Amino acid sequence: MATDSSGTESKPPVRHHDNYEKRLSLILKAASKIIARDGFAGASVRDVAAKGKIGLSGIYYYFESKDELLYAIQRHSFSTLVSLLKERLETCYSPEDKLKAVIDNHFQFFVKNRDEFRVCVHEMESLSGKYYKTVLKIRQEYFQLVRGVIDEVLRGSKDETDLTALFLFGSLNWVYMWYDPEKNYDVDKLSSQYLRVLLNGINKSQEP
Amino acid sequence: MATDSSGTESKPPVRHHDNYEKRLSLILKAASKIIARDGFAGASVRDVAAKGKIGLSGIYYYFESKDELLYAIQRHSFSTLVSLLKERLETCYSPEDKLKAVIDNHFQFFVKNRDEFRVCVHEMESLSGKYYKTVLKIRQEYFQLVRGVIDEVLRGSKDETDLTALFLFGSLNWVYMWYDPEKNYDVDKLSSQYLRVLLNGINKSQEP
DNA sequence: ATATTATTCGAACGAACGTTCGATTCATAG
DNA sequence: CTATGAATCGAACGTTCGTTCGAATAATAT
Repeated sequence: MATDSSGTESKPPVRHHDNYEKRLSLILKAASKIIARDGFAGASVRDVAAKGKIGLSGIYYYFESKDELLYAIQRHSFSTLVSLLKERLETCYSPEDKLKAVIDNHFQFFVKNRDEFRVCVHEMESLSGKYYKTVLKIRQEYFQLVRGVIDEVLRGSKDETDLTALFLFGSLNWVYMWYDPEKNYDVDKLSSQYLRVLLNGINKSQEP
Repeated sequence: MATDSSGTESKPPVRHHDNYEKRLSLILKAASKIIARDGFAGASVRDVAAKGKIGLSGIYYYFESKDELLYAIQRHSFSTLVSLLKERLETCYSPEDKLKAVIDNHFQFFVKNRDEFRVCVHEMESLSGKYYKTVLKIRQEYFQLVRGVIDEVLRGSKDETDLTALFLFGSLNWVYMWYDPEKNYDVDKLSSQYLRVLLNGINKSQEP
């Protein structure tokens, strides 16, 4: 009953030219830059087009709306983030190693994809309807993944898992507000420090 | 040489009617609600006017531009936050008490002024020029205040002060993304948990 | 009651927005 | 080379935006 992929109906097959995918990701990169700078509502499709070296109407050959542009950025970024984390977690054994993997992964994705990261964190609620739901699912998968790791680390006091997870996410996502690649530490040192602060707290040397 | 306040020139004194200030803060409240919901760029002055029970052009009797509207919200909120914290800190003696005051103060301001808090955190970079600089100064005063407290708590390892401060701010500011007054803990419990996570870390029970 | 001026409003402005469409250019298949 | 359709473009559409302005209203002082 469902429309078959190679069926009697509807779908005219599309043979793209060779540079199609490169153009597409070029537009996505441009859109990330503009939206990261001006916010989604403040960003104009015209600016994205200019930055992407394409005409205004050319954008609409690749995307059907401004919303789909944001959707594509968030969907792709979050999917990548989840995939990378899953990969890393497979080679970890102790809960602490897993937590380090989570922090490392998050930080490294941020450093390598600053604009996309910002668009994902800062424009979480700029989508609606179908687009929003789809991205939300991936985000929740990521959250549950991290939640599971924290659960393992905490063992005993599981009632603190949620708060700790939100605590961690907050501090991790806030990074785009202050991180300066020129001045700041290298990523490894940064994520190590983060892990230690989270694991040991800030007053290791406490009076009895 | 400077234009005197009660001088020979320029300023026609303005005698406001009785409800002037009430209207003004009513508009500010409405603007906070709309901007918190739609973002600054996405919010329209028309929506603010409707929510504030005033005509569109009426807004411009109280504020000279949309930017000044955002400026007024942020300036007032941050100033309040700083004042409240200064008051609280005066009655604290131990560094840990001060840190608790910081967290308490931040949380309670958030709960009592959700829209304003969100506008302050989420629209930090939506201002520019003079407006931006003025708000930045207050923000920095707040940051230095908190930094000082963390410095006292950390004593020994002062090189971690900055990172810890940013860590704390991140987790504190992220709260507006998940806090639900219907479901969530009361504020005191929440801030106590936050303080403990930050002070003791999450693996109090650590194997030697 | 009258004069004054603070306050509100309706209507309009030009600019910028997202999107559409027909024509045009370009790459590829035959 | 020619034909086909993918890719690009310029121009325009209708809407919504922030802001302005002169007229109308409401509150206060004398």
